Amino acid sequence: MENKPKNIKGTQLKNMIIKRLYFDKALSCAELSTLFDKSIPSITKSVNELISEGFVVESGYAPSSGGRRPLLYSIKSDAMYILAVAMDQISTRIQLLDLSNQAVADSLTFDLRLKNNTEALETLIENINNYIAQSNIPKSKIAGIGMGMPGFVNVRQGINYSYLHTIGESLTEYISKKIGLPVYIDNDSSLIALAEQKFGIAKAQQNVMVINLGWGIGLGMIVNGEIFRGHNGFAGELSHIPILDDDTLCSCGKRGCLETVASMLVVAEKAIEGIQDGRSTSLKNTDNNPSKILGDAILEAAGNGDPFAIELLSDAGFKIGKALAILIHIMNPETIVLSGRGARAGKILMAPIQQALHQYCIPRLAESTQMLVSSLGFDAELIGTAALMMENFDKNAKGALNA
Amino acid sequence: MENKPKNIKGTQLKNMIIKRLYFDKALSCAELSTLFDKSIPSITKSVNELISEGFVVESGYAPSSGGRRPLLYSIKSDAMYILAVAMDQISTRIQLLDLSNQAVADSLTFDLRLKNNTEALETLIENINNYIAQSNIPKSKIAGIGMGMPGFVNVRQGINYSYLHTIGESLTEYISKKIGLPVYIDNDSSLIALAEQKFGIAKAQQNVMVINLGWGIGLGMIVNGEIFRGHNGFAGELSHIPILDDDTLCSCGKRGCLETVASMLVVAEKAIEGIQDGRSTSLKNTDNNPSKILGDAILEAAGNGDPFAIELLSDAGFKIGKALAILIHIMNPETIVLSGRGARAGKILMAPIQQALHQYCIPRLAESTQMLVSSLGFDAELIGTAALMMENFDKNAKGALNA
DNA sequence: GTACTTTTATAAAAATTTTAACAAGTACTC
DNA sequence: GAGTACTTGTTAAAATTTTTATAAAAGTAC
Repeated sequence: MENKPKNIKGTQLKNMIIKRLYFDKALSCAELSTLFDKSIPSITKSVNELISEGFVVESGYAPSSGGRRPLLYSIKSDAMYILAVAMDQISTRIQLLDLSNQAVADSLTFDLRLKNNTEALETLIENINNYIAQSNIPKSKIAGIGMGMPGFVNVRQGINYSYLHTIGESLTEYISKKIGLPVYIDNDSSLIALAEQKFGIAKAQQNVMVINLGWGIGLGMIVNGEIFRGHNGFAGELSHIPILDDDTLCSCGKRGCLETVASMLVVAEKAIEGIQDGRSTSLKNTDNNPSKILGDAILEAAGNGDPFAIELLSDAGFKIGKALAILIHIMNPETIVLSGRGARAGKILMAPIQQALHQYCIPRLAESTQMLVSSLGFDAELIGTAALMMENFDKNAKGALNA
Repeated sequence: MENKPKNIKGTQLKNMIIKRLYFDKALSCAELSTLFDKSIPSITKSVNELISEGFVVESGYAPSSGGRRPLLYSIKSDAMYILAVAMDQISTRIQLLDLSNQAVADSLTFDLRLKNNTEALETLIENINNYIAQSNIPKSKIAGIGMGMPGFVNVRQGINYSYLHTIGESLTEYISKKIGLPVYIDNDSSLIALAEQKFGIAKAQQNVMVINLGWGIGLGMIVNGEIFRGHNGFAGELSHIPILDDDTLCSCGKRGCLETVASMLVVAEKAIEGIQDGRSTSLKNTDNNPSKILGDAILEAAGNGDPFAIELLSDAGFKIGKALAILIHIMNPETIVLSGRGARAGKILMAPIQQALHQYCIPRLAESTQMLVSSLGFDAELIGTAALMMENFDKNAKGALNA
């Protein structure tokens, strides 16, 4: 264990290269040179060091653009690993990913209710520690833990104001101590947006709005190529903008919120009413807990052409579309992506959303924004947490493995 | 005239220092060092060169923070000048400013209708050239021209899609050739926002929404400390978001737009109706051209306590407040500023706006954003254009004077 | 097929930047 | 009130980076 505190800039550059190669697959020295505004010799030196350290490998030649073909370099997928933790209100999923975002161990899903659960944090830590122990990956090869969770998350301070409270130190510090790895947290919708912008359907785009169709309606915002969180981290509260003349009371205490008509929970409740009213549908109200089972059932029924299920989703979609019209006017995004666990309803929602955009959007603006459905789907949050971890890789030298 | 193409990095740093001192008044070498992530000797060298070149002066000592007092450096106000051009639909204002944003020549205001006016561009250029000639400032001491204008402006390409069309080259290139100075353009509302964030009531804040109360309702957005324009430059179209159940047709072709109830033009029209209906008011409909005269008259009458005028503004204010509630949910800004020529109605508008925020905003979000009225007022756009010019000062070496 | 242009890669030279050491000024503590 | 700790500013040496030059590789034009 040599201790070389010198050459901080050099390792800084090397970490930046690792980060970049994680996101960009394969790059040449010339591309890295222009990207970081460093001379080619500097880049060459760092890349060669990274190769001898086992982080980077040559990956063939790129086609020539009229001159000598550039030699490409890629990250070595198994150079290190990332522990991705994706939480929602009800359950939590853990998975070890390599630097190609490929799973290197089976995922672990376990029930973890965040609301009014003082033991949630300890359960989480225990599960993570067990998961790491059971995997065949030594802890020293894990670069860190990325976690996505609902609620109001202060990313810089590493605190979740809504859940998993700690005293005396931040949530990330606490978990980091108990597990012995660096920890980064962010809001689930923001991470889904990050996943779509880094590895999904909106890759490399600078201004992207990602709708997280879950039990509620989340919004993750990519602004100028980065996750946007607003002044206090409250940005993207799309589900509570006033959008209806309706007087239905929302859980937030206001009336007319989007959430009162367009969330999966509300759709499920309406489905139960319809079933009780004898509507013709393949849906059945079998469970006492309406939302959980019925949500998936509605998506499936709609996919199979059930008219009642389609009607329910269309109503919700039109209201979402009205909200998106507002979002387009304010943000003028390049792309809006429908993502999250409800993304498989995307195709069905698309028609009423487009209809609403026609009605509520200035044509020139509607044309400037493309509507897309995620291809990442359920994996978006996991990949987003990994991306979060790597986003911070060049921030602190701790993030890098002690090579 | 020495021609030294070498040491590009050095002049780059010097331009960055000039820019920073323009925005920040007075800084020490230590502050500049941490700001630019350069060593103190590097900064000292550049600053000393700038002093001998006449751009920077020493400006006393700052109070000690527990050690030796730092020597402060400021920009020399008369080292160079900026030509600020502020346009609206009807008239254009020109003024030469020094590096303290102080006028160094009387302003020139002249009628210049942008709509359907093929001669507008030539008139503009002629007026600018005459203005420079009549001033006592040699052209070589003018660093460049900053222009704010209504319409959809593509800042990077230097084009206004709405007005002042050119063929074969960009608007900025054309004007630049005809006048012989670098030219930068941007949307008027964006520049007002920039002025508020650099020199106004929202100084140094990272996330600021600035409402440009003019004949319409503009929105200038500061996101992560920079002007935000969206994917195609259409961001901030607040005046056409669907907000009303009302079926009044808007000029944009849609129904329910904010602009149909809250713009100064609509308020003026409603005033005329009221006068004709015999409403008790000090307002008089004396002119055939309703908007221009009446707008100012309403602001003044409301200021003097005229109940009818106050009622008109309150109605508009409440609707604006509803739109701001939506804006707060999406952007979570630190501050919203009421600015532009209608800013003097700010105090009157504030009450109904706050009322709407109470009704439509999640309390925690409403509390996170402060509502302020501009102190820059009518000068905001002029100062914003100067700031635009200096924002670009370090971008290209051309911007810097050939010292 | 040869010459020319374009692009990448490497090595030595030049330039710049940072580090380190020291001097000077100020506030806080005892 | 003296000592200590902390901050700024200057100079010279050390380290790093970039520039320049050169070679190699690949496409394009004649």
